[in-house]
Amino acid sequence: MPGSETKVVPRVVNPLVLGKTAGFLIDRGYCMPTHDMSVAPPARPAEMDRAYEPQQVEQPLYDWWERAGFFAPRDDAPNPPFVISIPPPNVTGELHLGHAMFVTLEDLMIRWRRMQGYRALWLPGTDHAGIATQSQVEKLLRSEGTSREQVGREEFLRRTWEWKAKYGGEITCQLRRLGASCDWSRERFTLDEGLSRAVHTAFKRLYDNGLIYRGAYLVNWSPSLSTAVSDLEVEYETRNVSIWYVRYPIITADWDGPAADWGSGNWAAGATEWITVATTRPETILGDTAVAVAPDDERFAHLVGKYAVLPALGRRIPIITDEYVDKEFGSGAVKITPAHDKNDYEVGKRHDLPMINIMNKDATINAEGGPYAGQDRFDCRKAILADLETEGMLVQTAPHTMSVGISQRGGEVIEPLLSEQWFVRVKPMAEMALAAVQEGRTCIIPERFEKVYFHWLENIEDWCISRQLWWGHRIPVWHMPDGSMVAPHPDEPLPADGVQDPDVLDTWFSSGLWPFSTLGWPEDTPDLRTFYPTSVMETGYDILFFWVARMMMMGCYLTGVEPFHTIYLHGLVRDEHGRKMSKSYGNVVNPLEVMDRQGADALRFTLATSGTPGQDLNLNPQRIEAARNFANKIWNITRFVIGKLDDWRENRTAIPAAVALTLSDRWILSRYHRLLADVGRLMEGYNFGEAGRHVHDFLWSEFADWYVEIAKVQLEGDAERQANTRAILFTVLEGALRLLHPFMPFLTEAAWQYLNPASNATDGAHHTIMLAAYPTADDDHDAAEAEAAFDLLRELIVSIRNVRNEYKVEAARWVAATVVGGPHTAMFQEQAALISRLARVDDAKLDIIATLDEKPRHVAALVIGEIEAFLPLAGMIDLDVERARLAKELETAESDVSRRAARLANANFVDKAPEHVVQREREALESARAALERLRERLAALE
RNA sequence: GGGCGAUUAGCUCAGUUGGUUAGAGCGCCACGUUGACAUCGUGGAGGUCAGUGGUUCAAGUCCACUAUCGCCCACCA
Repeated sequence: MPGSETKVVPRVVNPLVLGKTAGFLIDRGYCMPTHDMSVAPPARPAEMDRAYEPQQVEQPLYDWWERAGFFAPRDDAPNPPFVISIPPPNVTGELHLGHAMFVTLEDLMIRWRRMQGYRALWLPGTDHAGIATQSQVEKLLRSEGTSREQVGREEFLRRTWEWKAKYGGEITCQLRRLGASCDWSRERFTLDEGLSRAVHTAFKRLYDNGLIYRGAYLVNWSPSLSTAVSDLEVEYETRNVSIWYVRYPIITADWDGPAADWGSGNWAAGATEWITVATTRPETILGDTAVAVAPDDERFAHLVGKYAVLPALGRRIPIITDEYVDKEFGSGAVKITPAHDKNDYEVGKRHDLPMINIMNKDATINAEGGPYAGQDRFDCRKAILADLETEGMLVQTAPHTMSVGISQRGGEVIEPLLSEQWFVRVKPMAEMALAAVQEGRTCIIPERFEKVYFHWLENIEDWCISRQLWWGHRIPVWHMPDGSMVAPHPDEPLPADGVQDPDVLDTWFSSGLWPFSTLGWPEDTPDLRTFYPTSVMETGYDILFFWVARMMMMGCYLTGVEPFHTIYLHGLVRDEHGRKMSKSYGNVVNPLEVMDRQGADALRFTLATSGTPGQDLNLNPQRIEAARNFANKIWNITRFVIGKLDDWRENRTAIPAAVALTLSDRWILSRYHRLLADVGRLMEGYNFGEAGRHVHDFLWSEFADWYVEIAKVQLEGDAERQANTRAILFTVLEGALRLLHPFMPFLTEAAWQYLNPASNATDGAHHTIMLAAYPTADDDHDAAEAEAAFDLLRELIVSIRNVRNEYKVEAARWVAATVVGGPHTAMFQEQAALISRLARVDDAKLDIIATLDEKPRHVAALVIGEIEAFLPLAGMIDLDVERARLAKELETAESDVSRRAARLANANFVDKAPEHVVQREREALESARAALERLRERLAALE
């Protein structure tokens, strides 16, 4: 690949998916080198809609972002690169929640780092997915009445590429719908030219270094797919099966083998000694080449060295001893089938036993099976059991539980089969991958997965990389007429008289190179120099071994550096009750439908905030609903703020020093900056969910519920007060939108565009929230006293509302109130307008005084620490109700006082607890005592 | 056979290094169209943080054991 430019593979426009996602397809075929700020954002109605309509907003915004090149890393970014390689979805894939999960988290990180000024690159692509894709095309051929064998390899590959061209773009369109800010100009496919070259180069290097070998070994065979698969592609399932005890006759001085035909019932007539073996797979008897017993098992000692006769075939097989045999299990004697069982294979090698393969590629019995040749493995099992019965050799049938290997792809029982395959000797690579994590060059989040990773790599076995498929990277080895093998370098000419190996590589072989092959490796490209090693590998923990560990091994070995510094593993998405989503169960949630209904942001926010790192997530539809409502809430906050800004945006005023601000102003600014600090800390610690929840709670419970309501009052004040309020409304909302942008990209951009109309731009550029700076906290706004005072004010207001509610005062009615503020009197007097408006107290009838000698009677009273308030709810006070209410409060106050007093009476607490904790406890006790005293007075006054 | 995770309100989940009275959403009860929002507002009810023991002035949080559920790894015929 040429050095200075990035090769762009033109995107294929798929006519079948035009419709819903049509607007997301941008077939430009060239790379945007920089962001183009002259591209205008989509047109929008002058007035904001009454409700947030994601369907109207998302597609045009994405289109704009992509067209303007905002997804590409900018060369002039002030901070270093931040790179994520996408976990490439299968080209055959259809968007599911697993995709939605990784897109949410990775896009969140990328957008966040991009806003922080990092040179953020999220490199997308797709995987050719050998088996999955080949199966799709085979299905297609079947429907045409033909097969891959009939059309031949070349035609089959042509058809598969055709299929890929037609459907391969679908999944990337669907990723776009989620808002994925991938740099599509760098999109890759595992079978494209550059990556194929990387695969070839990697193979060649491993081959030359002796890490790839070929040989006949026992492999996991998937009969329906007719290919070998790796150990990882076998899933074990506990099943209740039968275990059969079968006795083999022994050759003795009196008996020299069967005289009658197999099946006659007299086959073993005359035999005097027997040895009984136990098996769960009777058909493998046909491949037995020995019977093994434990070396110290006296029961069988007299048989060792003798020969048993194999049922049906009459083969004489030796009785041997081997440490592998467990005396306690089964009959104590084990039939040894070296070509069809992993343990038996080892025993066979130790004793130099013949290895007889009794099966064809489709798991039917071959000629070695004698009378059973041609039968399917399970038919043969039934047949041979019946015959054993006939011959009186089936001693016992017992129920048994065992774990059965199932083909992850094919779904049928895996058959251990002896066959010629290619392997990678992984130990040397595994050691490098282990060291990278052990030495902290790469860390895994959550940390507990490090143990899993270590355990797997420490016990790793060689990796079977050859597949008997056609769709994939063909093994770059040529078999020569003289029987030798040649593995040419990609630049070398192909051996003229050689024949290329027919097998292809395991899909995970090419995936293992993904973080660097996508950047141009093995060439020394600018992209590789700039963006490798990558930053974070984010993916589900279910592919830790399949993919992550292999990238670590390949990356460390081939590039000499660990391919990423952080591995972030997310959990699996389950249904609302923790069940795995499955089509047969009918509990599958389709992300496309969710987005159609509630918008991409609602889905993203739910996925990001519903759980905790590395933990499985139970997706509750009500949470998506809540997230949708949150989006609408933000939309309407924005609508309100814009409506109140008037011409402030054209003539912006700064937020003045704290002395010129109201208590509420100082409170919200202090809370806002505390939020910025918290979110910053949480994001840096990969606690994205907690960060999102913080923003949510702040925006809804503090900004909307309180400051926005207060702003309505402050905007009735003088010009200066109004300007300050507008400045704060704008600043806090605009900042919170930026804070939330990585979580809810569409909504925040849409709202932000209204807040910052392009017509305002002085530089003629169209700005995007995507490239606005991520907000950071400023200590100057820290106002702990303002927060404390505001809390008191808020508590007073809530208490008044509470009393009003209890006495069923109509919401619209203005009431009278007397507030006895004690040391806080001045503060309450200053906030009288807020108390009046927010608690609906008639300002003409709101008395705020420091002390009150004569306590009123027949009023509702409320007590907050040393503060009291009285509501003379004329004619509504029921003394019994009031007495009960106060008595209940008194009870809690009493327990509060006694608990705190006891704590402070404990010398150990006062001595050992930190000073601020003790101090806080003292203040709380004082306040509780004051409240208790007031409550007693009030109760007394009711007598 | 090893290893890991979970157990907190009716449901689904948070709870950063131990530190006031354990939080949210949904659901529930009562009230409410006051000009941003009924996809909403106001107030409220609801939890011995699975159990037992320990460490500590202080435990949902740390330690040990137990129970239940789930997952991963492992060659038992």
